[in-house]
Amino acid sequence: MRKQRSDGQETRQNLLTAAGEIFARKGFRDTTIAEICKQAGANTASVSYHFGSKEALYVESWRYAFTRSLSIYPPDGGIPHGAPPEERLHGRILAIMRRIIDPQSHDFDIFHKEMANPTGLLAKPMQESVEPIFKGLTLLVSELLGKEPQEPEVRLCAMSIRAQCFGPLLHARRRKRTQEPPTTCIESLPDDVEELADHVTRFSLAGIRALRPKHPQQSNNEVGS
Amino acid sequence: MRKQRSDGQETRQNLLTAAGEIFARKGFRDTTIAEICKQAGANTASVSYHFGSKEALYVESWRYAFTRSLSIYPPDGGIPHGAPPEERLHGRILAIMRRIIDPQSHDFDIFHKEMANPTGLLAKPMQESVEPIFKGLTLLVSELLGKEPQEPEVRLCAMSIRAQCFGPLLHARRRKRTQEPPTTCIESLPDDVEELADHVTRFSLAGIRALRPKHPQQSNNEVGS
DNA sequence: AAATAAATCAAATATACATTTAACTTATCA
DNA sequence: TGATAAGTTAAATGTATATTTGATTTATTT
Repeated sequence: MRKQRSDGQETRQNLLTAAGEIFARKGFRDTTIAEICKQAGANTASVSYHFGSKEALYVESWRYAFTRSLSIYPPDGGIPHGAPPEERLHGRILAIMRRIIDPQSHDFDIFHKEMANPTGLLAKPMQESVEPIFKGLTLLVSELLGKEPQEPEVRLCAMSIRAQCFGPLLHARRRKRTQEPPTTCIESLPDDVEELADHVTRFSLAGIRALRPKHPQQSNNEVGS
Repeated sequence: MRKQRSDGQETRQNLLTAAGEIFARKGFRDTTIAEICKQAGANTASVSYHFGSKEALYVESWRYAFTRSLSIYPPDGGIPHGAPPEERLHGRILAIMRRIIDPQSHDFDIFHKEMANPTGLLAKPMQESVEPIFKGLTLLVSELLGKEPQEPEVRLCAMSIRAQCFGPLLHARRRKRTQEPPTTCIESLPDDVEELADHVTRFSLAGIRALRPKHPQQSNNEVGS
């Protein structure tokens, strides 16, 4: 077997990164192979050659973007396993937000578009990738709440937290992209992710504590595993 | 000026309702005029005749769907102005959720797709329609929190509430459409909107109380306006 | 009943775009 | 050096679909 020409892998890479960015900005249907190839400095036929089709490129570019993003921002936020759960919650929230807000990361834009307007092409890979991250959050909430992970309260609280992470930041991303001024009250939120994460953590911890069984007053830290 | 033929307004109507449903399901780019016209029992040329273009039909069908939806589910949830703010919050949350979950209402699907993948066609009308609703929620939060509406804490809490309303229900809608079973932990949430609304209200009231200035313990109702 | 304008229709037109083709280039190995 | 295969290219092909056209139908008015 002959050694591959190095150029081949290079255009493949260029196509993947260009595709990730443009698919994230315009969605599957609105991006043309021509635009991707132009940005990647490649011929339009190269997509068919390297990936087989626009659809296959879509899937591959998402995998590529997601893997990269996850390696930069690990889901637990780098907080050690033994730290108090409040701190670990803050770490997870911050990790999600950083991942969404990073202008170099495109996987969340694609995720969002796929949620709103599914092509069906990413259903399985997204499921497999996102599920364990959400499961980690659910387990943490279960710990904070003092209930089993299957209990409806746990799932509801986990949902509340996830929703607060996604909602505001997708707006922020869009605003950054389109350069529109924050005229509306919807968009006027802090540019600083830390501030947002602090708020969501505090807000959610209060919400969780209000749903804790029995012991109404307990110290803020030190919730048994 | 002659009186219009009654049939004309009828196909116009049929086009509007068919368009609302299909645009909501497939998004602007993926729906074809042919499909809308087939469902409306009209000729493909009728869109151009009655609305001028696919784009104009898109805008009109959203306006139509939104107006209808708002008249069925008023933003304040029908709770009297004088009721305690906790109750009014619950009413607003329930109204948003009912509006999203109603299978006859398509404006929220279009809203969501437009957020994820803006055509730009709905920016102004959506802004004008949604802004006052959100402002109402912000004022209510300001009252509950005992701070001015401009304060960052008020906006953050209002965001937290909005996000909790949107997040889970868009999933629910999609699930209902595609008939997929709730295999993942993301989707396994109560089918009952009331339950969801109760949770979000309780969770959020706790979050708000935790951010109240001074007076740590105050009765649940009776927060001065 | 004839005239007029609104409304509908089947078919034609035009455009955008994914994919294919077949020729061409370049690197590797005998 | 020349054969082979990977990689690249401009142009061709085919399909999907928004919009237009010109003919036709229908209701209203005089």
